[in-house]
Amino acid sequence: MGESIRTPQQKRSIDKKNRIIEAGYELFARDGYFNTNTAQIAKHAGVSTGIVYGYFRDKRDILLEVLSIYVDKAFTPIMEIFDNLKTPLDFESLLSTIIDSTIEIHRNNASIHEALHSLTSSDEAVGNKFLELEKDMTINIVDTLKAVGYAPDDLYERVHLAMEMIQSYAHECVYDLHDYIDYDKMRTSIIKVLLSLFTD
Amino acid sequence: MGESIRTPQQKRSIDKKNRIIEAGYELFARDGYFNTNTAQIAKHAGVSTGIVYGYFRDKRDILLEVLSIYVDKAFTPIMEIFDNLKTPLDFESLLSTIIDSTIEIHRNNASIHEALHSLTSSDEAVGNKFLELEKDMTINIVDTLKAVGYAPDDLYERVHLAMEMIQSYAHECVYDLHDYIDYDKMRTSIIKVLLSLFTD
Amino acid sequence: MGESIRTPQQKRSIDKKNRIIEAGYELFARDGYFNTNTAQIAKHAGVSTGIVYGYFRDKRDILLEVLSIYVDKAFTPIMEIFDNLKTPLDFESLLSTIIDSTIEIHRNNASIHEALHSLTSSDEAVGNKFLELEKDMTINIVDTLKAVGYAPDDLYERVHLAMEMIQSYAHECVYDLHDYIDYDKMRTSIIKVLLSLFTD
Amino acid sequence: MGESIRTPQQKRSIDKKNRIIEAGYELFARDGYFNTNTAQIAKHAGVSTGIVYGYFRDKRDILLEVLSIYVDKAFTPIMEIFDNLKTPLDFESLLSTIIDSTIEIHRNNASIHEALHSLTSSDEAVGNKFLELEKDMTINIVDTLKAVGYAPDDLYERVHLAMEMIQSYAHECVYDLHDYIDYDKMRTSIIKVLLSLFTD
DNA sequence: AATGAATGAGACTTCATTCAT
DNA sequence: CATGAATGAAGTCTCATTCAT
Repeated sequence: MGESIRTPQQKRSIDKKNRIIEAGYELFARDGYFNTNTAQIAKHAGVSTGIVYGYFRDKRDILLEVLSIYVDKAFTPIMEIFDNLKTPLDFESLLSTIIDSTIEIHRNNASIHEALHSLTSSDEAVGNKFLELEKDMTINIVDTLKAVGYAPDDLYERVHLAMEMIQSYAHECVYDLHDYIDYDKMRTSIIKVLLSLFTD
Repeated sequence: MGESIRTPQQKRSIDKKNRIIEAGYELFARDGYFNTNTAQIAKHAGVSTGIVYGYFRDKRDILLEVLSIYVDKAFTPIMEIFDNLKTPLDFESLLSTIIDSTIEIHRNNASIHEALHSLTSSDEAVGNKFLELEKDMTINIVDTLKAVGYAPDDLYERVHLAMEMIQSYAHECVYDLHDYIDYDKMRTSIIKVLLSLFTD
Repeated sequence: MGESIRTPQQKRSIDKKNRIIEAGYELFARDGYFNTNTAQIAKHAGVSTGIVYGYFRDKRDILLEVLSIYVDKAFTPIMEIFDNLKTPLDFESLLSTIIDSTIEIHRNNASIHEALHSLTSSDEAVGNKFLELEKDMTINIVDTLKAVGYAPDDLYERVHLAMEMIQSYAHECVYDLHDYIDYDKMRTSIIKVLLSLFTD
Repeated sequence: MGESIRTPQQKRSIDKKNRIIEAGYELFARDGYFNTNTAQIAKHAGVSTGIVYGYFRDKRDILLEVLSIYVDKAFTPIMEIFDNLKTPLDFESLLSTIIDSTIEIHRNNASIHEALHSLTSSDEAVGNKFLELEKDMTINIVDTLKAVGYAPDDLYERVHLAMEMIQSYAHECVYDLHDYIDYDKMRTSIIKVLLSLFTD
């Protein structure tokens, strides 16, 4: 009855908890959440099955921690770009920076993104976390743009749209999914389109 | 090892196979692939558990058929628009038609789309089918546009990009995910952007 | 989700369900509920672990069925004595018959009684079933006695008391627990006491 | 295999051992033996899990100590009544005193009694301890009665019987189990019956 | 071709006990 | 003596698939 999930204080324990999260991260990314079992996570982390339940309520709890870490990884680099924004705005170079960064994020995290995002439909908390991520990014970007004096009426919509385009481009780019697509040409198209989007 | 997955010839059997696929479709859409078991599918289809394995190699085989049907449903309406394309091209009204149609498709199939698409990362065949769908649509649209005399250098890229934007818009629109987004305003933005994309 | 617990219709299946109950009965009686696991029950019944969950919701559900059967076994013989009650009442021979019958019941079911009764404190449903058993017996006996014209003011109390004495005597008698007790002498004492109880 | 269950000498250690027993007592009473785990006991006692095995061989060993304490609690008050017995015997008031005392014991210890007694069937040592308790009480009472000059032939049987009736009455009385029973009326019946039992 | 009972591997989780510190 | 993290065997239950009828 409400027996305690360990909140590790000591260095060794923190390492162990992190090793479990790391193992979850890797296995979920490689095989997906449903194709990974707790025994595999424990083994991959080099711990016993039992201790997993010392640090996590259940398997899903590991998922949530993995998700949390992923969200940070995905969020931070883009936000840093906006934190260091220089005026006057040079949209074209800003876009280029963002696209590069997004591609880089995808390159490093594509598998886990897929594995986690695929749970959106069957796990509400996961879905909400992704929504929250999108929302936070959009609002942050909108606020930053407003702060530098760019404030058209439909800014939320434009930013959101731009983010989705860039993300979906980065995703395809990393996986090089379609042989009929020249991703460099596509990049040019996207930048052109986005410039037109942010130009009244 | 007498492999003997039935290819049903008689009317009753065809019905039965289709009923199973239909049941899979509905249950996967409602509960997701991993939360649906074969007994439920059989029951929902009004057949015995055993006979499911008369028509399908395994559970995944049902998935593949469901996927096939979904792909048709998603593909056909858009293709019909292009089959009936009238010259001279009126891009703006064409876009509007496509957006409406895509939203309509999403409205009717959002759940199954999510359920199936979430398997993309863990099941290669599913992933490939989605890629194929995108490819077929892109190529088809490109061919049609070329046939009516619209043939810029980077047409594949533009079409692909446009498709993704529209799909992602339709998805969000149907689920109404973000309270900070005004989906009508967004629609206006998208149309504007896409017009600029297809205008040299 | 509410997948169905089989209610077996066919002869073979009924046998199988009963074999599982029987196995539960024997193992619970021998080793106790907590020291018996589902695998053992399945093995003892000669079935697979899986099918146990085809017939029963969970392990406790087996317990409840075992309990139900035990209650019938314990209830029926005593009730039959009262169904065949002859007037005028000969209390002494009636008591003797009841005591013999109760001892007989205990001889055949002492272990399962202990195993089940020991769950009274940790499982409310089990506790209630035992209460119900006592209540039913008491009320039935009271009604029968009233029907033959024996109706003192505190009949419920007297009957209940008598039942408990007889049961506790039968229990000890069967186990021959105390070497310092002569169970024949004790029987005489009990009969004497009970006669005085039912004599105004 | 240096067996080394500590027999604590120092004051602090004795406290610690007692605190563990006390914790076991409370948790077994509240949740039952099988629903209590050693971590809970340790936590409740304010000690570490590990040290529990410094003072006790295993979980069952705690049980045995708890049982021992319970037996004392249940035994002592009744024995005191007999230690202070005054001649000439006034059976009626003696009975009344004993019944009150037994009810009081039950009121304070009903939960732990249930929890421990329920183990009778699956743990021989526990069973024997309860038998021993009954035996000690019976013999003690018999000896005391003989000492004051009451020595019928079947005294053991009568005393044992009386004890059981009173205990079972006290149990029901405390739990107020049966709505069809008036426990005051029942008390009168019992006293009447017991008087007749001890009157030749 | 059809049924649905049956199988059994394997998933998740708990907990008495041990052990490094 | 003491800690509490760690172990891993064992328990409950699920479900894709098979098989007797």
